[in-house]
Amino acid sequence: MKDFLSQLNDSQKKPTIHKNGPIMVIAGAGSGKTRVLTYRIANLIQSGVDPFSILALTFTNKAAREMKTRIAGIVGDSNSKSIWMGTFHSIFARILRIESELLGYNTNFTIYDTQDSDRLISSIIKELRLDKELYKFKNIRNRISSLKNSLITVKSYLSNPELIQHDNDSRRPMFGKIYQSYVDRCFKASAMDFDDLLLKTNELLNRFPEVLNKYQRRFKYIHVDEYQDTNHSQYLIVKALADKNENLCVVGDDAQSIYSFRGANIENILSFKKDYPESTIYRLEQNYRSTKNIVGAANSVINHNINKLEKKVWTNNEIGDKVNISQSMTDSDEGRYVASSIFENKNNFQIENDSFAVLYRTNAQSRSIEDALRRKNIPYQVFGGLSFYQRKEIKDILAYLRLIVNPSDEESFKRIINYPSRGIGQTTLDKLTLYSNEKNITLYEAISTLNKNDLNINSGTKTKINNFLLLIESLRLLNNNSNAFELAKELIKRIKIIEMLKLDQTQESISRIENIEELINGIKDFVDGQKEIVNANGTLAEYLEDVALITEMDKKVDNSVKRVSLMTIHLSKGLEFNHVYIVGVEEDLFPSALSMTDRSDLEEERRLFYVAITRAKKKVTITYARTRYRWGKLNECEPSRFINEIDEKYIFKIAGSTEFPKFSNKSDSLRILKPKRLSKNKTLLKPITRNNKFKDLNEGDVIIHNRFGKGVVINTEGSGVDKKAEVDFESSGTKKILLVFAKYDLG
DNA sequence: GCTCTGCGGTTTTTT
DNA sequence: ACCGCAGAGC
Repeated sequence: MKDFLSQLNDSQKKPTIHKNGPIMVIAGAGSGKTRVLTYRIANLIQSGVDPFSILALTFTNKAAREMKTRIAGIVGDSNSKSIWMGTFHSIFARILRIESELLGYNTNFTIYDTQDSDRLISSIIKELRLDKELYKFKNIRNRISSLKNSLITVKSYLSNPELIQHDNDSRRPMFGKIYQSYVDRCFKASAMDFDDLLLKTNELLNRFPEVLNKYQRRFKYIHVDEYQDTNHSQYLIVKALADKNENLCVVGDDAQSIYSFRGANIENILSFKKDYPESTIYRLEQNYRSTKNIVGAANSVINHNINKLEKKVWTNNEIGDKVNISQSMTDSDEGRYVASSIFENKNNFQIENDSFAVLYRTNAQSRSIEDALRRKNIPYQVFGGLSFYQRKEIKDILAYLRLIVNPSDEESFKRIINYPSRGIGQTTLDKLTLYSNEKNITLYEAISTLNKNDLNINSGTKTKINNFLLLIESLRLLNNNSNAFELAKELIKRIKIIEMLKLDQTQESISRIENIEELINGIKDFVDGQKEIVNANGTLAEYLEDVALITEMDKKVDNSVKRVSLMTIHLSKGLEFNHVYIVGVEEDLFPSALSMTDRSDLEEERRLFYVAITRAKKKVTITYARTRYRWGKLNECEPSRFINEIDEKYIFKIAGSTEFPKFSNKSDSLRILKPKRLSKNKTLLKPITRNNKFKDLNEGDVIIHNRFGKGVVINTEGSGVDKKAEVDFESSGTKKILLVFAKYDLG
């Protein structure tokens, strides 16, 4: 397969064969940047570059895997496997484990996830007896995270009067103390949070010139995908590593920068030329993914941004369908509209489920869509939200596994010292914490030396603690000669967790048992998979590393059935689907209410909308609802300003419609009409106003409400479409419902 | 030390 | 509307 270059257009070919020196590829949506990256790397290997000297940083592990597979098709499996390709976090975690001693860490350091960090910060706030109203752990965590991503350590914080002033002004003078304590405790626990994986890599490369030199020599060719979403910390790592050879290739699209909230700095892409004056800039502007209507609609939206690099994305593809815009009365109507539309399309045009994606701004929106798809028996797959690995029972098991590998891991220790319940309560834990802080030892060391010290813990409790210690110690011993699967199975057996959960026969505990079984199966899969990798043994440590840095897009999907994909727009970045539904396109939701006061925040929301539109190959449908449940309350909504920003000529108009939505932002042409029929098809779409012929209710009637269950009508007011009923629901109390909207049956 | 209840945060996005 | 947590009471 030598002629792969012939599959590229001229502008793709140039960066692909540009071998030495820094280059930046500005790649419009759907312009084939993955193709350029893969062919470029394949080309390097074919020209004799050692695959071990190629580093490629991607945004998800899935992207890395797919690229590796494609490269393998050209230069063979073993070449492809030798490339250092993965996310920033996973590649540098790997390097940090190798070099951990230099930084004073154990090679088995734990990676704290956000929840671990939150819990640790909460306990520090509590131990310092600070007002938790003033010191909200989430605020503190975000501030620590952004400081770390700017490479501001505790020491540099404490010597920076401006930063300290900022916290004094926010009435949090003790922030520095918390930051200090957080960092100390993480270190003591031999734990790194996500930001540490980047911060400590920087520290490693800065403090140890010989280490920097080693990796500079190793990584002769460096690639960064989605460069627009790198933060300062990542930027500095790349800069340091590329400094020697300057064989750096970054690929990105400023119009798709959507991660500034986690420190991504669009300046990295805008100032590339300044950092590398010798660099060549290439542009990929031909879109191969989408129809003319979609590309045109997307361009017209992004043109409303002021801060952007000039580029002209165009396509030779067919004109295609116009963007369809649909109004619904409620969020559940919106769900039904989407489900019906998918259903019609599937049946009328024999389209597979996996050609459809439903994209939304927030995870909470998936629910109404899921309900509607389930009612129509359309298989779907939700990405993101509360992930499998964040579920309590899974985190508990993982806490055991983490403690076995790293007994210093404080957060894991606290999670499981009394789970399953073994009679070691808060009082004992408080004593242990106090003692371990005094002696500057870990909690695990504290219980290991329990018998030699007087801790004012009664002998009964001491026995229980010793039993726990024995359990962990024996599993640690077992871990020396077992793989992750064998160990996890033995753990489940010894802590009798399944037996305990079986005791209460609730749906919840049944599903917990199933989840634990799924976890064990997953570990088995992992161990089997590791057998095929050189230098891997399927150990527990390997498994934990994998699990800690798993991304939402990496989770296994059930491929036995093709499914509609549901995900946030953020997660959809880099993906493509024939048919894309963008739902909840309403003011305050998209753009988010929190983004409206700041021009740059609003522009990021607009880029997000641009990303959403450009995921589609054939057809985009945008929906919004006039009312929506948020925080359990019914809210009135207005269509998003972004809808008005799409050039009229790309939007689908339906003749004869009489109902117009009201636009508060006074658009000069009301062009968004209520679609009633699907073009020439006789198929009537789901009625937009549901329940026109609602069942009339009167005092004393018993109803079964879709959302609230069984209830009795106490009284009614109004008439016709304005008629409301006050209903006393058995499970949720008294509520007033508008009959036109309410969904219920007479009970 | 355990269990129940009421309260507060959640819903902007994620490694 | 729902979850997790802290505090009160046992």
